Amino acid sequence: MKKYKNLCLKLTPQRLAILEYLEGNTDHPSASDIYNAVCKRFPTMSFATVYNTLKALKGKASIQELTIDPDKKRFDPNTVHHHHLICTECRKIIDIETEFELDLPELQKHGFEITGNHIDFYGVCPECAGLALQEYGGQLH
Amino acid sequence: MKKYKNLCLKLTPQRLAILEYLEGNTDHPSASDIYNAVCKRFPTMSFATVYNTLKALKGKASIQELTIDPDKKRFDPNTVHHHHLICTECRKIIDIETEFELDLPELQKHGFEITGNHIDFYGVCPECAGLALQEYGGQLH
DNA sequence: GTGATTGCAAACTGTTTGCATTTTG
DNA sequence: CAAAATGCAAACAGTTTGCAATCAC
Repeated sequence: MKKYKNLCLKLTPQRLAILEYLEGNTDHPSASDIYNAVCKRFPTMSFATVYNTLKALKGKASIQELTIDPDKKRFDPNTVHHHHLICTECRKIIDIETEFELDLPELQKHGFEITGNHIDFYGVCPECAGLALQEYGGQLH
Repeated sequence: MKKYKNLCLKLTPQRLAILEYLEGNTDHPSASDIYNAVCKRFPTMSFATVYNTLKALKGKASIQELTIDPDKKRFDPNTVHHHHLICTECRKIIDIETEFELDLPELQKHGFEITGNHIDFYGVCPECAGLALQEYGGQLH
């Protein structure tokens, strides 16, 4: 499989497994999500390798490190500009590819050279809203 | 000072010191920033007390926990809805109180009940841009 | 006086690093 | 075959917790 040749990274089996796990993945996995998934095929896999690979991929701008979860870093293989919709109950993260007009008034730029922006939308996902209803329903009896 | 009575928290001297440090603070300090600042007056201060107080204040919705710094939580005593401008070099964070029209198309809501949003603007602050220039200038000699 | 807070130490999570061994290109 | 990756363990930063002594109300 020559698919990942253009990354200019040494392609070890472990890295391939990580790359395949990330390919098209919209779960925004954490390092341990990745570790757990790839461990199934490589029981000797170590966190050092996961973090090492993630750092290498970040260096090639082929993944993004997300600062969205208060407890741990999450990683996103979707590198086109997009925003996120986050469930405040279960921390599920969904990609939003809609573009928004976000021009900061000159006065508000505080002399910064603006290079980008990112919107987090917050809400409660249908599953969590459903669960809340069920629990509430249960208490009514 | 009765200023903090309405918080309905037991007001120990340590808590008062933390509250005074946070009052009007726009630095978005981390727990250790707070610890270091309050330690000057209370050398016996412990992280347990800092975190305990922060948790209590968060419970009273009188501070916000920011998920903006990849390395640690930061805290914001500004509880009115606002956005942030972040220097990607030095991680300085500046409040942006401009309001933006951010209506997510129904199709993009994925069944979520949307409760809020937050924009992070990224850029390079004047100080960091200046430093980069200096360094570059230096190399030209 | 009672229930909450303090402060210390120990535990815990996520992440990073050093290093001998192995592997890729 | 050289330069880089692996995997283990140890180290590390930020955060949380258990608990006896203390303090606010």
